[in-house]
Amino acid sequence: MLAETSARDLGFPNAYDRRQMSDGPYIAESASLIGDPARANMLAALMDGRALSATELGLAARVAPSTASGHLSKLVDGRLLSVISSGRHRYFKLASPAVARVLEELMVLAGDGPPRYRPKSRCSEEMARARTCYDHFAGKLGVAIADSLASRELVVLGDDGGLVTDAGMAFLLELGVSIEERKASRRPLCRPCLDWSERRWHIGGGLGAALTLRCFEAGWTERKRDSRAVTVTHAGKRAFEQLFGMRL
Amino acid sequence: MLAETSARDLGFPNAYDRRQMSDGPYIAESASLIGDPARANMLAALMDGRALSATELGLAARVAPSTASGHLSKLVDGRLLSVISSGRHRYFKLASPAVARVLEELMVLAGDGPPRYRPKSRCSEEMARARTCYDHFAGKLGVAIADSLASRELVVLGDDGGLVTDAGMAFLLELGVSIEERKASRRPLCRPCLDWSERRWHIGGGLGAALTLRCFEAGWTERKRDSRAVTVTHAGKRAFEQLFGMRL
DNA sequence: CTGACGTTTCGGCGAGCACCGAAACGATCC
DNA sequence: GGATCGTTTCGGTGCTCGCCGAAACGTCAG
Repeated sequence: MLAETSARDLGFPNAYDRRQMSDGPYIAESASLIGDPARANMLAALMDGRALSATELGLAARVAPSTASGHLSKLVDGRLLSVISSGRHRYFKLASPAVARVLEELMVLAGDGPPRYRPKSRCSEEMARARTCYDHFAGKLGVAIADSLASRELVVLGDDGGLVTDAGMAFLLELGVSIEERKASRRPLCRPCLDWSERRWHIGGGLGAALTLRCFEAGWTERKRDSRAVTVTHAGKRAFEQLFGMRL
Repeated sequence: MLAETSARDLGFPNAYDRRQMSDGPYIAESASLIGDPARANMLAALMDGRALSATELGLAARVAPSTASGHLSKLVDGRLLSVISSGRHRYFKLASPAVARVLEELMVLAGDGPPRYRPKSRCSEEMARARTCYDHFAGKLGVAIADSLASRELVVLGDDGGLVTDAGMAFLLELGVSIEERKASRRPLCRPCLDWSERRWHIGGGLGAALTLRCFEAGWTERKRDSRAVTVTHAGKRAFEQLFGMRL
């Protein structure tokens, strides 16, 4: 059945040629931007959702400032980054949550396949314990929060995506997490996000972002300098034990 | 606050350098594989989950057989494709649903941003009407099925992920969709999948796959030759009208 | 065995691109 | 105004990698 295809169309345009006009080149454009190691390092450094300057991103990628500038121009042109100018600085951030999703999925892919060579522990101990994933918690902390909320049926994660129950809404309201305006947004409220260190789901989407924002505002968590890693403060430990019944 | 960073670490390893040891190079490896137009065309051609031979993929990418062979070796090495040998043919398919997810997310990214130049209609009329997305329905058909199931609360999609209700389970059982064994799998049962043509959610995950498989088995839908496009048969039109209350 | 076909390997060609340093530009601070 | 700093542009260098055609390998058919 396959011989027929090749015999019929030998050297002539066929159905597969038409597909060339399809998606391939478009995804290649974005993918090749991510595909350069220097640019990938920059993007990875921006995965926490913050905006960084060109110099900082150059250091992250270990390239000269001029090289970094060139890469950043391409990433902005390719709509993977957006830029805001402030004085003599220019701050770059991921253009959209969709970009973060692609990167996160790529990390899952990179983490796949067991026997592959992988130098030392790719992720540091503290990164595995608690970090931000674009704009929500990941690592053991993120998974623990997700487990806690799920076990009390404040959210339902099941095997399949996530939902916030009515009780969950009440809980969040009481916690001071503003979730109402997020429901209007097109962004999924409670997207499950596969954790590359824990290999389990944690809570992303608008809910994950709001909850995480609240934890920083309340002083329960703090960002480690120049890293996606997160530390839980003393107040945070108390709060998390009371709210989520977890010990850290 | 930033000047401090650069002054302190001028020319020396700093926190950002350490991040180089992090995820960047790993995601770059996969991304650069996808980033070549020829390889991207091959991957796009495999998005329907079928396995194709090296020659077919060469035609899809418009490259010589020898070139195609080289690309395919790299994709297999990079764990994006898996290969099964059969006689003098070798058939290639996507290595995992995770690969399909990355590609799908990249398509969403490529579809982002409005004013960008885009020749003609990127997707043909028939592709927009009904197609497969790796292993489940997408396009108007996929969205219509999702809407129907949601409106009758057989699944709950909300803004946020998806869940199958008890009534939904009963419905699927009656339909002859074998869903039980899929619950055991680690694959999400009802992952919402953003549709790049409709810009709305349709149903992916194990449920989407099982439902789609059932439709093909029942003869309600048929694959267009050499394409991801799908046609609905006469029997299918009747069935879909009865089951989902839709007219096509 | 012999010929046909799908696939892979090899050698060579050419283009694209990442990299850097030097210099220019613009904003800020003294 | 002048010095400093963050950022960008420009020119030049080197390497990688995609591409093809020719030839080799293995399988299948007669």
